[in-house]
Amino acid sequence: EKQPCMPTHPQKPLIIKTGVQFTTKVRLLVKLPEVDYQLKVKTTFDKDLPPGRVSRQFFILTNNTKVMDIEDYSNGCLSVEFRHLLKEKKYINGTKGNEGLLSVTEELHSLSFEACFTVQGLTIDLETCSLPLVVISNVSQLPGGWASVMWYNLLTDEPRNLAFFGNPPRATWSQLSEVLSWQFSTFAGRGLNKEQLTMLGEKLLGQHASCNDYQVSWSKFSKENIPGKPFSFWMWLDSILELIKKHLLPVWNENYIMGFVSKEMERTLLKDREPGTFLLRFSESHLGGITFTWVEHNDNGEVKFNSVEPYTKNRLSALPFADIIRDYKVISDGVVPENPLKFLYPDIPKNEAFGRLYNSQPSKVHPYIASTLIPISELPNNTSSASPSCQSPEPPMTPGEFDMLSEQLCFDIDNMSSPYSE
Amino acid sequence: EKQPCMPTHPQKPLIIKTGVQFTTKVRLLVKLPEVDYQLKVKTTFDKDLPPGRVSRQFFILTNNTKVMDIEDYSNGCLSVEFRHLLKEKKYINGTKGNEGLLSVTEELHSLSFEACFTVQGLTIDLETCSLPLVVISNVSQLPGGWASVMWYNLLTDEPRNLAFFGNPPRATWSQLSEVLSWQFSTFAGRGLNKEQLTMLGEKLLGQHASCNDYQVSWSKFSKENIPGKPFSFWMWLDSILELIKKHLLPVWNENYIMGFVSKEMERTLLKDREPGTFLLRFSESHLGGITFTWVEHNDNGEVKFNSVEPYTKNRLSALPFADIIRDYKVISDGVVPENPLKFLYPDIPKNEAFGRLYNSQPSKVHPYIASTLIPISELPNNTSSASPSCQSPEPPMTPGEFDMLSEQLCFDIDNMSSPYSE
DNA sequence: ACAGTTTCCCGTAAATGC
DNA sequence: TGCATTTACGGGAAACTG
Repeated sequence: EKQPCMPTHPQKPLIIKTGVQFTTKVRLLVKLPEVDYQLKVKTTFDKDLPPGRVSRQFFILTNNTKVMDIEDYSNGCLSVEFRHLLKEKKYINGTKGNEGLLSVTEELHSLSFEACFTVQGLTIDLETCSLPLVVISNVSQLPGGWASVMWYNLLTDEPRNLAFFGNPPRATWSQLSEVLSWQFSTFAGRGLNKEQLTMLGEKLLGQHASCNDYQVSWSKFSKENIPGKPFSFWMWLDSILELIKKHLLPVWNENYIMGFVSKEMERTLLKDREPGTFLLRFSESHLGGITFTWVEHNDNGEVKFNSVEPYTKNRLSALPFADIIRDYKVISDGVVPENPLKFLYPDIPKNEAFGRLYNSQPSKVHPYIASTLIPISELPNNTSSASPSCQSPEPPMTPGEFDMLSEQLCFDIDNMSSPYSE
Repeated sequence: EKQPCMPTHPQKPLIIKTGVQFTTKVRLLVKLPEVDYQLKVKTTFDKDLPPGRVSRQFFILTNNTKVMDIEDYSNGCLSVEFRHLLKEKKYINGTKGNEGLLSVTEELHSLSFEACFTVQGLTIDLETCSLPLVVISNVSQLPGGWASVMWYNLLTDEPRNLAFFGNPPRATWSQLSEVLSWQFSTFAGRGLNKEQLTMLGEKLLGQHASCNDYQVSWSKFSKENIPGKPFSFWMWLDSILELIKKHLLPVWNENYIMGFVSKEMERTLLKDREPGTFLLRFSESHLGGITFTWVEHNDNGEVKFNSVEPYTKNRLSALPFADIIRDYKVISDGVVPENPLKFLYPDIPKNEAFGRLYNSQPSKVHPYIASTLIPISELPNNTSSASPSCQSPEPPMTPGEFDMLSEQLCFDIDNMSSPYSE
């Protein structure tokens, strides 16, 4: 009869961070025959939780009781919106319930909402309850928490199976790939195409990916590390999603980022192309990195591939990616630097593709010469930059006369002591 | 008899930020003849404050009572260390005490510590109290708060004149310049020399600076804006101090930053120097910026000065300043770019001065070509970069097939509603 | 020693108050 | 409306805790 709406991280519902406010809304879907008194709703966190089920316990710090109100003029429903704050209970006497088996982001919780009223002598109890929730304490746990929310909602219709991750079911690749693409379309505005999903499938499953019924375990999806890498499949994929959201949105939405291509496929695609043809690919070795690979011909006519060191969020926040592509230069032993990027695969002239996305630069702070950063790769051929021998330089300026003044001052801020006692 | 030490921001004592823990320490300086019971100390914020004196009221959220302990084995003093947290009282019924006259960073507060014990039938009350404190709610108020702490402690020896900023005294330039230099030596490791202080004095006082007895008002120092600028003298100076602390420490400590030089002086110094001689100067027009100015000769032999657009913390966190100096290039109309910086004023070869401070770059992530950002200025001569007409590019890649999938999914995370009702 | 987890708190952005 | 001040909270790092 009542319908709860769920808490919200920016775009990530069903995940609650302790100490950060979240809102919930409860609506009464039946119309009550004139209730002339106030209908109170009470929120409880983890009501009726079987003891020992979870290792952490939480409570609602803010008001947990509120009176329902008429929602709006059109439907006349009663509803109430809470603004809650969650805090962890300090484990009284050392014992955390359920030890160790599950990670915090696999531990499921719930919010309950209750109301009670009497009508014509009849007492009616209303109660409803949220979908399973994940409680985190730091945004660094958000990717893990979101993986849990996705897995749960993908694989069960049960409204409240809090033991789900005690023995989580597998997902077929067909189910999972759909959700992954949906992540990209929801959070980055464009989903994944067949080729991109195939690459992801092979990465996760090896050659079985061709078979859509092949199953992926929860562990493989988000818990165990990719062989040889210090992160799991989902951590890797989510880091890319974050990179797109913050730094690559227009380029991604124009479909200029092939992104998920194996290195073999990359070479196959580029090898017969015009020299200077490049494509954009996400790093598989580091979290949240993007690189470009271009093809060129050696002096002896051989095909050669180059990739830059992947750009990560730090670099991209100093310089937008489109500008990097525009300005990238390779300098080889003192020769006039050259931008090797000419055509976006398959054959779009670079400026035709990215022209609209460049940032107009010259800032014109008047007395000054405008300056910008440009990305550059220096190819080693000879040692052109003679590194100077490290003679200790003499300080050229007049020596400061005030360096040692602090003792003369009447207060001693450095030591935090007050000046008038001792 | 007891001596309180004061709360502490990173290096900034006497400033407390609400919601952030601070520590205080109280020591008993007399040795008590065998006190065999526990000596309790109680902390009170703004004890005995004349009502209406301050506009905001605060209270200590954490434990305010603690038992003294023997400090260490050498001196046997009793002492106690508190870890406090301050919170603002919500003004009951709208009335804030003292309205508007003072800004929050001019409002002075205090912490009191009390203890009481009986010895040989004699009851003794001990009480001590901190120097005036400034309470802020955000680090953005730290510079203003620190200005107050400096001004107070520079100009009065009174231990507790909380009305100080009702009518703050002036400082002589001789006093003030000493404190300013001391700020730099304390927080950046090197103070200010005579030339730098002269420039600051002229900036603050005009030509009166030559007279050390000339007085500076509190308002001029930190409240009113520099004519034509949207910030006060101290805000400007503090922004530079922060810039040094975070991005220029080694360069500053090597005394390579002249920093505070008027543009006239700059030209006087550089005009007779070797072309390519440069000096480093802080921006006077923007907060927290540093620029370099170099001298060169025109084709017709005229002396010419150039300055880059000042680097601020954002740029400097993408690229360390020493590397900027090493790599800076001017590109003029397609010609091979050139680094115009040759000698640090007066005549130190650039690499001799900065060689040790360069960051060794090549990162060697193996399959990739290393890449770095370099700072570049493009001088307009002709229009060399033909901006492409913005034809809307055709998307070249296979169109995504999954873009519109989200409706088919069984849960609707985007709307935050639960999937199983409605 | 260490990994998983939480706490701490700066610094930016948004909200609030005046 | 604009300015002063506070709140909110992401994100990096330190502290905690088994």
